[in-house]
Amino acid sequence: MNMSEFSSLVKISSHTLRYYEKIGLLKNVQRNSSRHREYSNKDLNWISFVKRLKDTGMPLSEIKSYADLRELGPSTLQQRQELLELHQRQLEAHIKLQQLYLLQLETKINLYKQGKVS
Amino acid sequence: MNMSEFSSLVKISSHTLRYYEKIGLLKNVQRNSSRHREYSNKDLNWISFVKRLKDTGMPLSEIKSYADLRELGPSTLQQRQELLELHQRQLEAHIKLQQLYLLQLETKINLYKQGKVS
DNA sequence: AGTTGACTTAGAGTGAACTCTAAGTTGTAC
DNA sequence: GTACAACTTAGAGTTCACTCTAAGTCAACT
Repeated sequence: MNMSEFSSLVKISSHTLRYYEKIGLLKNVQRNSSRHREYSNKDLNWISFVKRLKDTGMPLSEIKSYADLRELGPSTLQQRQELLELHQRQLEAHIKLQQLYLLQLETKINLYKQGKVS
Repeated sequence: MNMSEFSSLVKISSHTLRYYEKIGLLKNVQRNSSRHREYSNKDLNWISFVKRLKDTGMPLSEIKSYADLRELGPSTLQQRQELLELHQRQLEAHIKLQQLYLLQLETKINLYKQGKVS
């Protein structure tokens, strides 16, 4: 599929997609006869995964590390797994903290509801 | 308490504390005889609250809005409550989404554990 | 043949939130 | 009285993740 189709499918602007390619998050995108990008389903799956990593707070530099390991092939499987497991633990911690903050926010809002704030 | 004591207590650098004051997040900080800042317990409570809002993803510009409403006194109580309730709903949505992403990450990690990724 | 519109590139610009620098002041220790 | 550390200011610089611009290419339509 072409740029605009892919862009609206993954909900990432064409500018950003080119940027991701430039920094090495997205590799070996095929080109058609007029040098335009031709995205595959593999690109779709990969960029969806990248997007979820990003949306769970992983910096692009770390996603890049994962992408680089992935390109090196099966010898990096363990490193990739460890990277994801570390991220998993960080995400669990993040969620727990956010849940605590939510409770504290609810407490604060209750003070407002009881007219105990000025 | 002075800058360095307050800074280490709230775990925000002195640079950032001055920056927060400059953009209006922290108002009316007292000064001692040599024009140095003298932070109070009220400042401590306020900045802790600000920090939690920030750590739950509220942009500084919105925290500033809350701070401005707060300075206007009791007439803004309802607006402040609404602002916090909106933030509460956003935080709930954020947590739910992160929990979904965590499940998807766990699924991915399981593929690694089962040797189903290359 | 000419216009349109989607693409291409390199590189410049943006906004958020800091983070640091330079130059100066003040209170305490030797 | 002078060295020192901790503060002060205005303003410059940094990082991250985009976001946009300018100039050009290419295929399809009128």
